[in-house]
Amino acid sequence: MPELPEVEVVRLGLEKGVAGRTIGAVDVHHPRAVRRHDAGPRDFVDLLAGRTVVAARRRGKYLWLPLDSGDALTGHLGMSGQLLVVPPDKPVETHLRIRFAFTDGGRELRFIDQRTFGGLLVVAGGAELPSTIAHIARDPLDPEFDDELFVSRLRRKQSGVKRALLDQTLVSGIGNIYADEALWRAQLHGGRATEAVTGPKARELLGHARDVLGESLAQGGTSFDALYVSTDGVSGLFERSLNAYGREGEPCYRCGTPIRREAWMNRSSYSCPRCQPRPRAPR
DNA sequence: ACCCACCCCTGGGCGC
DNA sequence: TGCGCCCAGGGGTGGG
Repeated sequence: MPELPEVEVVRLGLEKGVAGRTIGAVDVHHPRAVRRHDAGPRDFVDLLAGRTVVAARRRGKYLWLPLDSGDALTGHLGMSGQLLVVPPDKPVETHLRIRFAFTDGGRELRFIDQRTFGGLLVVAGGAELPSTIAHIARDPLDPEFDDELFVSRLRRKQSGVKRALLDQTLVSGIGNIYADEALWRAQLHGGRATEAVTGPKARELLGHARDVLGESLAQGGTSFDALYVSTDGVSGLFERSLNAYGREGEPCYRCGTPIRREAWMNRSSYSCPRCQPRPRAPR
């Protein structure tokens, strides 16, 4: 899925829907969904049954549920993962990968993932911050995010600005949509060299990224289709507020020039040809 | 120590 | 209808 706003919506749903509850039976329907759990599906299940979920936390696009054992049920939604909290008798979804029942017999947790890029694992002693995601930077909405550290690290990089925004070890939570949106607001082409971005411009860009993430979160995130939904299956409404992403050929809201789409790293970038001129040597 | 190309998947939409 | 492409909010890995 999902970038920060969409993942945060899921975290809020997990906090409301599973925190404080004790896990019962766990069924792994597809081994690929737990491929990051090195000890295998059996071990994964054994570490969870009978454990109580203490909270729901997030770092960037990663989620984890600290358990009363001190371990953490950790996961990433990949491109198409969903975590739904649903009545146990709800018919099974086509791409159901893992199913978690709870001892209270109430709603169960289901991990559904069409493309199987996502996955879950149990990290030993990971309640505070799972070791597997210790390399992920804080996100711009995190009160402990260090703006000046971001600015200096960005400017020390030898790369393109959009690549830097997508580097989860520099700043987390930003993906293809919100990178393009932040760049549009900053009137910067994503191929601009990081080392040529001035301090003030880097701060401005960070501010725009923070704004767009926050505004999207307030709208429940961006949902082009039913793949990106909350734990209750509800879609977000931020698509209507996008200025660049997915708007190829439509007029720029600032200057009226048709938004362009460029092939970029086996994906797409959307920008305004006039407000965001391409540098001589894009990166 | 960095940066980047490649790989992992399924399904929907399109042109032929 | 069907086939083959292209496309899609992800990250990890390994080579240069």
